[in-house]
Amino acid sequence: MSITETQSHFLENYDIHEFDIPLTSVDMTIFTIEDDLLKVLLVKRAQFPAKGEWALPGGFINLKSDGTLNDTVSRKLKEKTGVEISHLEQVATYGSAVRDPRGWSVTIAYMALILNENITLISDESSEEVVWLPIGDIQDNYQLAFDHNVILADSYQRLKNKVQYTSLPINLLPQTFTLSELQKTFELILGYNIEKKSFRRRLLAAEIIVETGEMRVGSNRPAKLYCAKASSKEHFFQRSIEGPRN
Amino acid sequence: MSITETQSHFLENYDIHEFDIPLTSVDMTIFTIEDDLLKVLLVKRAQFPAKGEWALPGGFINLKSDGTLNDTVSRKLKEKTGVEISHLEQVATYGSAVRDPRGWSVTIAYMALILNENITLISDESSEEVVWLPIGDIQDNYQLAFDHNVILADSYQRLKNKVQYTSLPINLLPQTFTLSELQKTFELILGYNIEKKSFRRRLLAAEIIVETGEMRVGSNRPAKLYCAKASSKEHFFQRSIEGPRN
DNA sequence: GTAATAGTGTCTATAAGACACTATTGA
DNA sequence: TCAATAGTGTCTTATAGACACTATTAC
Repeated sequence: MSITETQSHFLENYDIHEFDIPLTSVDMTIFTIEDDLLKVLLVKRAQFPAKGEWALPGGFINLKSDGTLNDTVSRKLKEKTGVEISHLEQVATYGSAVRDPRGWSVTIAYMALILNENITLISDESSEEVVWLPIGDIQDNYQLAFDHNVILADSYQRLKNKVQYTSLPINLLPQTFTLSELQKTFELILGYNIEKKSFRRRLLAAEIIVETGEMRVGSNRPAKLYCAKASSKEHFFQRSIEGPRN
Repeated sequence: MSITETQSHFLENYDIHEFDIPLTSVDMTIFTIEDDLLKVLLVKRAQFPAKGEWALPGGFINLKSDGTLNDTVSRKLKEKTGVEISHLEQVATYGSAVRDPRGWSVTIAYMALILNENITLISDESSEEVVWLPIGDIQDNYQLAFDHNVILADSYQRLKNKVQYTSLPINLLPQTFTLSELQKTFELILGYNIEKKSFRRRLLAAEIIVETGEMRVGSNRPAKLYCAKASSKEHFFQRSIEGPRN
């Protein structure tokens, strides 16, 4: 009997239900900008456990239809927001005997950035309400289900860190935007103001955005419109934004 | 009936085995320095699946004895190396229907740094051999089990990235070390040489190491010995090492 | 004109790389 | 003295922050 035949035999007799394995799910921190505020999508849970509590959206892997973890997350994102996401990345995985009352559980946490435009939030049987809330409000006033306050804090920290050395905030803006709008987005996430000249020099030197030739006309001097090069939604700068000196 | 009583009722009737959930494991890329080479610990699998193939060490969560994922990883590390690790961090989580022949599986990958001193590698019923192999050798010549070549590559990339802006390599050296030894360790990981003056300026300015007062005597001019401040095994520098200019 | 926002010129500050130099040991 | 490694002095380069300045629009 060859090794391969023996392995086939092993697999035929293998039953996952004989083993103690943890519950495994995914959770998402979905960020967007609305009314000049960084907001996060929360759902009010319609099912046990933690029924009636606010939580990050998430759910279980569908072993039949999901080929990979990314499929699971994309499916969940679409169920709640109905739109494609601009940016998605894994943040961390949390596992312990006590984080879920059902028993040992593991959750893989993702962070997503989406453009808030023409989005209709979708409730379903798992969530009786779906809302965008400002990140500051949540951190100050909301007790989320499970360990979701920790997951949210870690995801926000990841976002803030990456905004210092990448071009990620481009994913929160529409196809075309002005440099002032982009700077404002960076500032909203970082929580402090950036020097205008430094910001423009940095973005233009990186050659990750191109002028469209159009202008945004407002009540004042019109501003050049730019769009991001396809490859530049996550450009890594060589140096970080340092913030104001004292 | 209150919400809480209803939730208790829900939990009493909850049976995890009714649901399709993935196999969930942890895998580790354990780095050390030996003979001026960056090496990784590999095991030859003694059990199906992938029996007889080289793989990263790992295993399943023990739902009874492990309180958290970190407990699982610490336990596994100790099983193989018998020593405490200097640095441990999560790298990423991999999940798909096809990565393990037993079915849908998720693995949480960790990267560890350990000091190679007085370590006796330990084989057990799950691994017939346990060895340190140079990272370059593995990447060039070894077909690892499952998706472990990818996990290894991602972990090594994470290590290289962090070495550019943190003090992580301190974790690969003994209690006391010279600046030249530390620089050599940085260089082995990065794969290129660092300018000596820049390196020393950077490390000393950060105030993360202190002179012990002792000297390392060799065949040449003796070198000052330093030890790391307790809090400085993972110092984040403001700027990255940039590498040679052209 | 003024207010408001877009956009620039140019200085300083910080920390990295380059590279030649000096220092201290063993043999 | 020489080879080898430890350690320094100092110049250049790159890019960030500061801040005052000019430019263009609506009113």
